[in-house]
Amino acid sequence: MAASPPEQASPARLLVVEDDDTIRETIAEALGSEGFIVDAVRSGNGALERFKGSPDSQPCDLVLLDLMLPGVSGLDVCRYVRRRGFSTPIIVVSARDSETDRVVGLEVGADDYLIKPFGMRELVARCRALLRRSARNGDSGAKEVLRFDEITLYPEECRVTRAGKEVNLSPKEYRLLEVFMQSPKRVWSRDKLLERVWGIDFMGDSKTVDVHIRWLREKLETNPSAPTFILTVRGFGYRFG
Amino acid sequence: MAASPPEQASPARLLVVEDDDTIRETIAEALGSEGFIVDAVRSGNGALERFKGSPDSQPCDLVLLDLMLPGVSGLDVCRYVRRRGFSTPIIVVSARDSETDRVVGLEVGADDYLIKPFGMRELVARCRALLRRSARNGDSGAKEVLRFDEITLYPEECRVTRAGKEVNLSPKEYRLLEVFMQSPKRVWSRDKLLERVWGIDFMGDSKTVDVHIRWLREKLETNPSAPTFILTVRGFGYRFG
DNA sequence: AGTCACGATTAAAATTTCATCAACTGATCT
DNA sequence: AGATCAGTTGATGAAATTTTAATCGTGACT
Repeated sequence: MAASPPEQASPARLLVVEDDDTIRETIAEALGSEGFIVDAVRSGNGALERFKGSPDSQPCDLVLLDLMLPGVSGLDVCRYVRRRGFSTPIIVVSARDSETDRVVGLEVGADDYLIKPFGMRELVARCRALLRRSARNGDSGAKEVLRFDEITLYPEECRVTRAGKEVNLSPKEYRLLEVFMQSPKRVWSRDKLLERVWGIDFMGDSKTVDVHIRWLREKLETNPSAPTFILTVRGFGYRFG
Repeated sequence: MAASPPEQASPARLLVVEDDDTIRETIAEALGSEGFIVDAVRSGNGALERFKGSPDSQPCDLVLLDLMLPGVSGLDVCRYVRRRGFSTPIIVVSARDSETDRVVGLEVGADDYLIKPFGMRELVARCRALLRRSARNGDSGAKEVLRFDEITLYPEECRVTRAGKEVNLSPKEYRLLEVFMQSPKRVWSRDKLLERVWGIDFMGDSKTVDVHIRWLREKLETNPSAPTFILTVRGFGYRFG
C-alpha cells in the first residue's frame, strides 16, 4: 500500500527488556523479521535510561518488559515510566502466571500481560493490536509543535515555517527535519538517519543523506553554505542546533 | 493527548455479548459491582444492533465479546464493527485457546483475547487497562454543527451546504468530509483516511481515496482543478482548509 | 606544501506520486 | 430486463521527488 502516514510512517520502534540472552535474541529476531525496529536492553536500569528525557520525547513506540530482572524489577520500571507521565504502551512478559501477578502488572500501568512461554505469532499479534490502539488515540509519537529559534514544525499539519513564513518541504526533507528537531543538539550518523527517515530496509548509499541535507539547507538556511541550523559534525554526521 | 486523568465523570459503559446465561450474569455482576454500567446481549445480532449508527456515536466504551455465539459469530461481530470504522475497544473472551485462535482474534481487530475460564479480577484489570489506553473522549451524541468558510455540515442530518445551498453527497463523500472538517488543517494520509472512513480492514487500493476526493471536489469546489477546500499535500495526503 | 579522506555540489537518471479518464461490479429502482 | 447510482480498479501521462553518480572543495594530518 502507498503513502506513508505522517506519524507512524516509519516502522514502529520496540524496546525489549529481558535479561535472558536466548529469549531476548529470539524475541528481537522474531519482531525484527516482522519489520519492527528492535532495540534491546538486559536490565531495568538499561530501560530506565531510555526514559530520562521528557514525556514528549518517547524513546520507543512500545516496550516488551520482563518482570524478573536483576536490580530494578520490571514492575519498578513500569511504575517509574507511568509516574513520569509516559504513555508508551507496555506489554509485560513473565513466567509468573497467578491471577494476582497479572492483576498487579495491569494495575501498575501495563497494557497487556503475556505469560512465558508464549508463541511468537501471538506476541506479534499483541504488539500489533496495541500499536493499532495507541496509534488511533494519537498518544504515540510527538504531536506537539516543535520550535527552535525561528523555525517551527507543526506535526499535525506536516508543515514548517521559518520566521512565520511557510517553508515547502518534500516528504524526505520534512521527516529529516522532524527527526532533527525531536532531539536538538544530538549528533546523528548517516546510518541512524537512514534508519529513522528511510526505514531499516533501505538498501541504498548513505550519500543519499548528504544530498537531502543539502536541499534542506537550501530551503531552511539564510546562507546554505554557512549553515546555522543543520550543522556538519565532521567524521560523525549531522546535528540540528 | 497524554494519559488522561483517571478520575473522571461518567462511569464507563460496557457491552457484554455472551449467550451462556450463567456466565453473562456473573460477568455483568462482577463488572457492575466495580462501578461500570453494564449492558448485555446474548447474540451477535444483538451486538450488531448497537452498531448501526455512524462511528461517531459509539454505543458503548468497551465490548466483551464471546466468540461462540449462535448465528452471527463473535469474529463476524468484530470484523463488522471495525469495518464500519468503529474504534470501540474489544476484548474477546473464548474457550478456544490455541495460539492460532488468539492470533486470528487479534488480527480481526480485537484488542485483547482472554481465555475461559478466567478470574473476575483479571477481567476487571484488563478492562481498566484497555479503557485507560483508549482514553475515552468520544462522548457520544455530542455532534456539533461543523463550519468552515461557507461550508456547513450538519451531523445530525447528514447534510452539507455550501453558501446556504444544499450539496448532495454520497455516504463515502459525506463521511470523508466529516472526518476532514473535524480536524481542519490536519494532514491525512490515504491510509488514515481509509481507516477512518472505510474501516480498519479495508483491503483495497488506497487509490480509491483519490477518486472519492475528486468527486468531493467536483461537488464542493468552485473550480475542482484548483481546489481551495480540499488540498493535496504531495507525499503526505490531503488536508481540509 | 602534499595528500588523503570526507563532505558539498551539481546534473542527469530513475522512481514515485497524483489527477484524470474509463471500464467494471453490484445494488436498487422502474 | 433495463437504467441508474455508488463504489472500486486499472491505465495513462505529467510533474515532483528521490536516487545515483561524477566532480569539486576543504579541512586534517604528515
